[in-house]
This record gives sequence, structure tokens and C-alpha cells, in this order.
Amino acid sequence: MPVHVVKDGAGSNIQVPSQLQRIPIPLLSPTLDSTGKTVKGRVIHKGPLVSIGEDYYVLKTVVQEEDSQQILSSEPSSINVILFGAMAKDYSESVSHGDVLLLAGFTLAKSPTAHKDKLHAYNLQMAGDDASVYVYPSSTLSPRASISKRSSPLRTEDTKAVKVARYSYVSLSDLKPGVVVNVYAVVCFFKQPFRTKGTDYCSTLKITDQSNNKVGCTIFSDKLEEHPKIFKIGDIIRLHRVKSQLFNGAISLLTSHGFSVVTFDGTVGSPVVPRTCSKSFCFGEEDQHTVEALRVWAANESLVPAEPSVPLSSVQPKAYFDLTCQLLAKAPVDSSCMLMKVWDGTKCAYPTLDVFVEPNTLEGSPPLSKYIEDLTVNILVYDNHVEIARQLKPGTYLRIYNLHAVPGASRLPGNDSEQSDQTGHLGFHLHGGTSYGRGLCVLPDDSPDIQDLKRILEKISDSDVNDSSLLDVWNTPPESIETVPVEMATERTCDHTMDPVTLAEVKTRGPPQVYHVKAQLMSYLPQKLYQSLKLYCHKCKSIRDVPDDGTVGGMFLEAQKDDGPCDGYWKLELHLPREPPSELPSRTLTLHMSSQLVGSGKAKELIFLKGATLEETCRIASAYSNVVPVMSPQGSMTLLDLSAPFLFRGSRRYYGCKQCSNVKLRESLGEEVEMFDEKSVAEAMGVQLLQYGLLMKLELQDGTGSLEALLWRDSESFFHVSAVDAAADQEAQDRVQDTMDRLCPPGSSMADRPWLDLCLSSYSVEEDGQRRTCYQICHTDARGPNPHTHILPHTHTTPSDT
DNA sequence: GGTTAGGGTTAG
Repeated sequence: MPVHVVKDGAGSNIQVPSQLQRIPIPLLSPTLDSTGKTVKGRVIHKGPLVSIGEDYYVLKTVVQEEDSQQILSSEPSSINVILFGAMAKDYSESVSHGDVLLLAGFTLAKSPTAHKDKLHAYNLQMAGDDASVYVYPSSTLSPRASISKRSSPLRTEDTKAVKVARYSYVSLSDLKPGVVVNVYAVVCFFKQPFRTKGTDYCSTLKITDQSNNKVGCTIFSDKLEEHPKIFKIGDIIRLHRVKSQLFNGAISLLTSHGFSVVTFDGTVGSPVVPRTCSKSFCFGEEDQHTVEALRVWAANESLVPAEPSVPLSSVQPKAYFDLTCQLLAKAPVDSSCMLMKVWDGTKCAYPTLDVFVEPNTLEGSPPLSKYIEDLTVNILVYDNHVEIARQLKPGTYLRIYNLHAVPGASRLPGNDSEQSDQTGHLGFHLHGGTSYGRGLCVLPDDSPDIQDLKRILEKISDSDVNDSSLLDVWNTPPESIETVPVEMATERTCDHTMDPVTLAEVKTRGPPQVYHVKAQLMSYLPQKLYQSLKLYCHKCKSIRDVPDDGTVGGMFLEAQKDDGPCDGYWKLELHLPREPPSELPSRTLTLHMSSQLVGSGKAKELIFLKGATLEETCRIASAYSNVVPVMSPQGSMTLLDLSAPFLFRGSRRYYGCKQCSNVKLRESLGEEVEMFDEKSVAEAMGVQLLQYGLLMKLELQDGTGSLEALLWRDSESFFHVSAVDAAADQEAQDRVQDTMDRLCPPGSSMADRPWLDLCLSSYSVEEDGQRRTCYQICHTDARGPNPHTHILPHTHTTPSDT
């Protein structure tokens, strides 16, 4: 007898040859010499005994690898076994579903059904005297053997007996209206969840089981994750607590209170992995067998299409098809339309429609090379699908259902006459609505349907990154820069050790954070650089503009109207005539000095100037170290309005904060001052000194997105310029302008602009009661043509964060 | 408290 039953316990008289070498099913190949080799597996399908002549039989069965590690292999772990002759008859009578077999003396032959049943590419053929089957009945392996002792696949009625304690499952043929039931079934039609007019999302399904009844099923839930995760026809579904009801004369199923759903891949022989969001769900060996039985039944019913989707290379004009692909980038087109750039590694046989969008509206990486660009197609997503598409992250793998290949480009949203030469090109439209299951979903990373695709796409991407033509592509994303030496126009001075991230990624994270990014400068504000000069108060944190000379000059003229006397606190007065050729009435320009300072020989350290024009003040300031413009409206000396500079030191002018100063000019002013700099003078007069800063808004982009970042806290070190110098000195201003012209050459395209290595910090600000994330460029220096000639003075503290 | 949808092509 070529079929040996190995019995449990002492009664066993069959010896399994011990010298046989066991080969895991996924590793079987025709190059293998099968002499002395065995295969061990569990019977997951047993076909009928077929008579093909007088006393000659054939039987087909499917066994699955028992070693769970081998099941995780990417190769199929289940294989068709064909038994011939008397062995087929023996097998039919003594082997049951669930039994474990040891097969020896087999030969391998190419499986003609591999593309359809997704089982091993080869069959095991068992014929002749060498072939032996050793059977370990499942009764010797598990206590539930009696249930498995059948010659036909599991029926739901049988499973009831062992599931009484937990769940009982009703055959679709036994449904009565108005009853809450649990069912196991195969999905033969499905729609991805779509928004209803009510409060929920709805999944519309049609399911079937071994009873061959097809039953409609409607699942309502406002939580997307509670909907069944169905990716293709043939997936297995388990529904708990669904209510049967009559609709249009037929039974249908509807979610009832406390419903739950679990789904499984429908591929015969693939690992049985429940797909569910539920953290506590019942799943036992019975469930495993029910799923396997439904898989095998569906495979024999030819319910499932050979392929779940169509590659781009096979797409025909006018076709509606399902596409499995990777999302590369997306961009909003208008309120009802979204562009998705996708690829699947194959090239469409027809020219495809180009869709223009502004590069800064594109999220994700545009094609890295001409080659990848040729494989990338544009999909226009409309209406109800936009909501789902908007949440997708570039890089994810998608399946798009009922995608329409529209021949002949028509007018497109957001496109104009540039499209006219594209007539006849194939456009891809995911129209609105859900007919025919139209929709899209994310395929999980471990989905068996994308493993090959992932490998192929990664291979293409990798080989393309090494292509030198990359350097010609302006939108080379920063990740690729890592492998290509590119001179950066800025350098980071921070000591953070972290990998650079894309701007798209930066935008997904909340503040506060620090990032390293590589980006280009798209634009900046203000364009007139003197407008970037600001005055900052450390105390009240306010920022104000530096007034221009016209405004300041006007204030000096206004102050001249005060020609009243000063009280006699001040020892020295110097009367000067108005300078010719002025035709105005004569006036008095007065220099005052502190009596205390005169007494201590420091008279010239601090000069108070009354009645001078701005121009005169500047000229006098060049001869004295500290000049303070004053007036005396009520006979006592006071400063001008704090909108004007309160102090001139050489070419530098200093301002005080109107809000935080408490001005008091005492007769003894300066007595206690040891060193006359702007700080001590301000302090002595009760002025809150304002600090100069450079504030700029830079729009960055890196191919994955764009981002506005401020240059403020570290702007002085960025430009190698002190802000107070920039306010007083044309050469310093020119240096700032030179830097900006280098980072963003006037009239240049993005291709000509250098990349910047930046340290970026994010923080939260509140505006009109709304919190908003802001970004600042910190710890970053522009690389000047000769940065070492512009050393920043150390006397300045930097303004803190806004 | 218990709707919504109840498969069957957009029309850009």
C-alpha cells in the first residue's frame, strides 16, 4: 500500500523512513533531485476521486507547509499534489482535510494553474512504486479530530458544533428576515467606504458562501477603521451581529448594534492573517479552517479574477480598470479635483496626458529623472474621492478602483492652451460617484499584492539615483543630494546631530522642533533690504520699523519750534547762528553739557544738542562720542519724542522704546557713568534701549513642498553683518544684498539657484486666538565669497525669539 | 436615537 496511515501510540506499526531529507514547500524547485527527499504539509483541500479509465483514477489535493517560518516566505507555501492510479483511490479513502502528510518519491512538474490559484509554480506528482504517502491523521494531532474527519471541505453547519461556546455562523442560505446573525463569506463585490447623506460612512458589499447564495450587505459606521478592509474580490469576510432583512424581495444584511468585522486575504495557501482594527476579537483554529475552506471553495468556483488589477502597460483607451500603484506626488487642482502622480513600474502603451500645476502646490517628490517621469501618469481625482485623496501621503501604495482611461484630452481644470497639443493623449480620471466600486484605498505595506511592485519600484529608483543625469534635474530632492556632492550656499553652525528631513515632513510635525533641511530659496521679503531693519524691545518684545530720514528730519524741525530757555542746570551753552544760505529767521543751536562731567574733565563725553536739524546733528555727532538731541518746552530739558533717535554715536543712531522708557534727565546725569556707551547712556536717562535686528521672510522649497521661514534671531550671523552697522553703513547693507543675490540671483530660474543647508526651528504663535506654527532659520551662516572679512562684533546680544 | 444605502460607469 503506497498510502500509509501512521497511528498514534503503541499500536503504530508503520515506520517512517528516517533517512529522508525534508524540503520546505516554498523551496521546491525542478533543479532539486527529489531522491531521498520528503515534503511535509497539512491537507487544506482534497478534490474528488476522478475516474479516467477502467480502474484508473486521478485525485488532486492541496497541502500547506507546516513550518510556520517557511509560510512567511514570499514563495507560495501550498502546493498542488496530483495522485495517480491506485494511490489516488487509497488516498481518497484514508486521508481527510486537516491531516498532515509526509510525501516521498514524488516528481515535480510545472503547474498549469499557478497563475490562477496562486499556489506553487510546480505540482508534486505521485505515481509508480517509488511514491509513498505517510498520513498523520489529525486525530493524533489535535483533540478536535473528529470534526475534521470528513472527505469534503468544511461546511458551516459542521462548524456550529464546535463554536457553540463562542459564535455560531449561519449559512447565507439559512437567513431569515429580522434576525441578528454572524456569517462567514467570500466578497464578490465591494465599494470602499463612502460618505452617506447621514452621519456615517457606508460600505456596500455583495458576499457569498458555499451555499452559492449571493447576499447584499450594507455596513454603516462613522469610523472608517471599523469598516471591512477589503482590497479585492475573493477576500474572506467574517461579520458579527449583522441583521438580516428583506429588501426588494431579497434578504440583505445590515450592521446592527455592536457589529464587528474581520477580513482575510482570499488566496489559497496564503497565511491566514485577520485584518481588523479591533483589539479583542475571537479567532481560533476553527476560524482558520473556515477561512481556508472558503478560499478553496471560491478558487474552484472561479469567483475571483486572475489578477486584482491591470498594469499601466496593458491599459486600453476607454477602459475602466483597477490600478495598483505608488503615489509619488499630489496637488490640489480646484475644490472638486485633485491631481495624483502615480506609477506602477510599467509604461503605458499610449501617450498620456500631462497636467501642469504650480511646483509649489505639489506635495511629494516630482519624478527624479526623465525615465521615471515617462513611467509616471497623472490621475485626476474628482468629487467625493478628493476627501480620501487629500489624506494620502506621497510614497504610499494605493489601489484605485474603476479608474477611467479617457482617450483624447479635453479641457482640464487649471490648464489652458498649453494642453492643445495633447489631443489624443490618454487621461486618467477617477470620476465622482461609487458605481462599480469606484474609489481608492491605501494598501498596507505588508500586502502580498504590492511586494513585487515595491521591489521593482525600489530597484528603478535606486538605479536612477546613481544616474548622472540627475544633476540636470532642478527639483532633485534633498535625499538624493546626499549621494551627489553639491556645494551648499549656507552652512549649519549648530551641533545637533540629526538627519535632514524634507519640507513636506517638517509640515507634518507639530512645534516645537528643530530640523535640518536642504532647500532652495524661491523668494524673500522685503525686497527693499532697508525695510528688513527692525528695532526690537527686549522688555515688551515689540518690533518696530526704523524711521526713514525724512520722518526723523521732520521731527528735528518740529523740535526747533521750541526756542524757550533751558533751566540753569547745565553749565555750558554754545550759541551758534543758523547756517547760511538759509533764509529762515536766525535761530539758536545750543550745546549743553553736564556740569558734573565738566567738573570731572569728561565734558565732551556727553553732549546735549538743542535746536539742530538732523543733518547738523549728524555732523556734530561725528565730532563727539555721544550726542543727545533735546528740547526744553517748559524750561526744563527733555528728549525729543522717542520716535526719533535719542542718541547719536558716530554714524550710529539709537532709539528707545516708547512704551518701556521712563525718561528723566537729571542735572547730575552721567556722574555715575564710567563708560559712555549707548547702554549706559540710555540707562542713565531712563531710556529702554531698542536693539537693531534684521527680519526677513524666506520662501523655501525642496521638491517635496514649500515653507515660509523667518530669518530673525540669527540673521546677523547669517549675513556676517551687525544690524546696527547695516542701519548706518551702506557697505554693510551691500553685503546683505550680495548674499541675497547669491542665494536668489535676480531673474534666475530655480535651476540656477544654489541649495541651502539649514537648521530650522518651529514654534507656536497665537494670532487672533488661533495657534499657528512659525519657522525660523537658526544656527546657519551664508557662505560669503570672503566671509572672514566680516566678523560680527561681539558687543551685541541677539534678540530672542519673537 | 437608530438615518444613511439598497452595486450597475463621468460627462470635468
